[in-house]
Amino acid sequence: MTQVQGQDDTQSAPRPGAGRTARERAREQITREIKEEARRQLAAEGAQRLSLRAVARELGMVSSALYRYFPSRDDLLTALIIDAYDAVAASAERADARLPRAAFRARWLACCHAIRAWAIASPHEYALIYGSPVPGYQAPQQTIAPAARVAILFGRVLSDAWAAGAGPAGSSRPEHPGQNIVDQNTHQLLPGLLAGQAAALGAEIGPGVPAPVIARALVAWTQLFGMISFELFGQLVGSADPSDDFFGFAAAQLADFVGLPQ
Amino acid sequence: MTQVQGQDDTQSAPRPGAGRTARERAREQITREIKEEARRQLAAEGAQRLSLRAVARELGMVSSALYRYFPSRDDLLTALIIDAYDAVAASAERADARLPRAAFRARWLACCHAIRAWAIASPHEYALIYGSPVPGYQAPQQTIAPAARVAILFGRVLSDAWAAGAGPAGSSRPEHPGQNIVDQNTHQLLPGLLAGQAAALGAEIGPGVPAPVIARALVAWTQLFGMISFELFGQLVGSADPSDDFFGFAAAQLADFVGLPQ
DNA sequence: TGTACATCAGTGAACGCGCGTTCACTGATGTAC
DNA sequence: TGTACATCAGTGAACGCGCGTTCACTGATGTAC
Repeated sequence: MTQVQGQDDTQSAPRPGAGRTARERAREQITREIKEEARRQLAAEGAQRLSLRAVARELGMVSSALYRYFPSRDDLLTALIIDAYDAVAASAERADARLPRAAFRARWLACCHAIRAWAIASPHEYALIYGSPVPGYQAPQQTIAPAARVAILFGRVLSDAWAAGAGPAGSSRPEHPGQNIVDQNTHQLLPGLLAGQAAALGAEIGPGVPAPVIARALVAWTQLFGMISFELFGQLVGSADPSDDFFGFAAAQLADFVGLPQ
Repeated sequence: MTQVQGQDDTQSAPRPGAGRTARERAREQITREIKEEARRQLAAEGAQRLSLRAVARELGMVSSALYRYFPSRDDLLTALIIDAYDAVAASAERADARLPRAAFRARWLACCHAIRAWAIASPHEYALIYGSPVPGYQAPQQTIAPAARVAILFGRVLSDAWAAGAGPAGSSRPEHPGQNIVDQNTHQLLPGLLAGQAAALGAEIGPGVPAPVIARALVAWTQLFGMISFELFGQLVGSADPSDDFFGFAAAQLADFVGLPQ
């Protein structure tokens, strides 16, 4: 009948698929609860320690019951990975959306800081997606799209900047070749395969942005996560710790580097 | 008696502590074999899969026998971590030593490439020291010194460059403040705590190098390992893969960035 | 509107696995006199 | 140089643990007529 039953209508906002059966709603609810508990354990112990049995125990279920919801532990992990990618991306996107569209440098910096803040708040989720791979786990294709969201966001900022003419147009006198960042942005030769890779990537995520700038953005992208990983994984202890100022400094350098000067 | 026994004198180079007892030599030998087998399993399976029982099995011993050599699994891990730090550092130092002392930029680049090459050849060892921390494992203080060797090496290259006057002395006209790398090297203000951190670090590993350059080297350092991690952990698949040219490009940018122009 | 059947969530027991670590022991190696 | 004792490497059994996954089952929910 696909009817509306007069049960515990959760007083949340009107759900899209309203004409759902009680069973379907229960299933969604429990799937959500499983993921939440798994995320809790992930946050507390790390991915390697995440166990189906512990999740079931905590939910008051028997471990085999979870198999109604996730065919295996790896599938649960996959769901968490997707959620984590979505969470970082969402927090960066929120930070970006708060700023005026034309504040390119500020947007770039805000994204960097939002990502770092998320990582510090969720170190194990960060490690799950940007740390060493979980042994024996092979990331399926479903993770590709959410993983790309952050890259797409950075691409959009650059794209907006270039579309608005905020690129290096004004100041492109190559006086110190190979040394002046802004000059380099458009006049640089990219070695070997990188030229094609940057062009292809630019076409996807940064239309209108010159390939050398895309290449630099790629560098900046690895830099950003390298820095966050070093901070979270303890490599900065003894040198740049606490790391806030170091991070701010580096992020500013990166903004310069990709051609978004002050 | 601490005498020299007429046993199987391994025909290796004359050992330093020659007057050692047979037992002592056997102990060293077996300790070495345990570490080698453990390293083999680490390379094949990753740190999380490393098990004392498997190591013992492979060596034809009973698992409890390993406890004569390592008081626990964590101590074996610690030994492997130290070896890994020593291995990266040694390979970078070798690359550095092959070049003329005054070829500062080439030395810097050679170190970067040597580290990447080592990482690609030993991905699990790399992950052990630069990846997400092994859950439940707390790195002891013995690992600090070997971990610092790579940083010290980069510091030495910079220190040599500055001592030789290869720093930005020649070209320091701040025409495009905040944009020209070389000019920035000495004229940049470091934010907040970073100034002190960079100064302290410089005093340790880069005497004579201005603090802003040390700060930039710190950025470069995180960049280098960020890039390698991204490559090894599969984050570059679909964008800059294969990554050789990308790496070469980024390394060159980094050399510029720390004030070692062509 | 009421009944007969199909679907599906959750149970409880079990399989088979591998792990780190402890402990009392045997027998070989080293040491003191 | 020879003997008595101390040290230490390696054995084998055991403890106690937690895990992922399968399977036959019960009972509630949903559906077709």
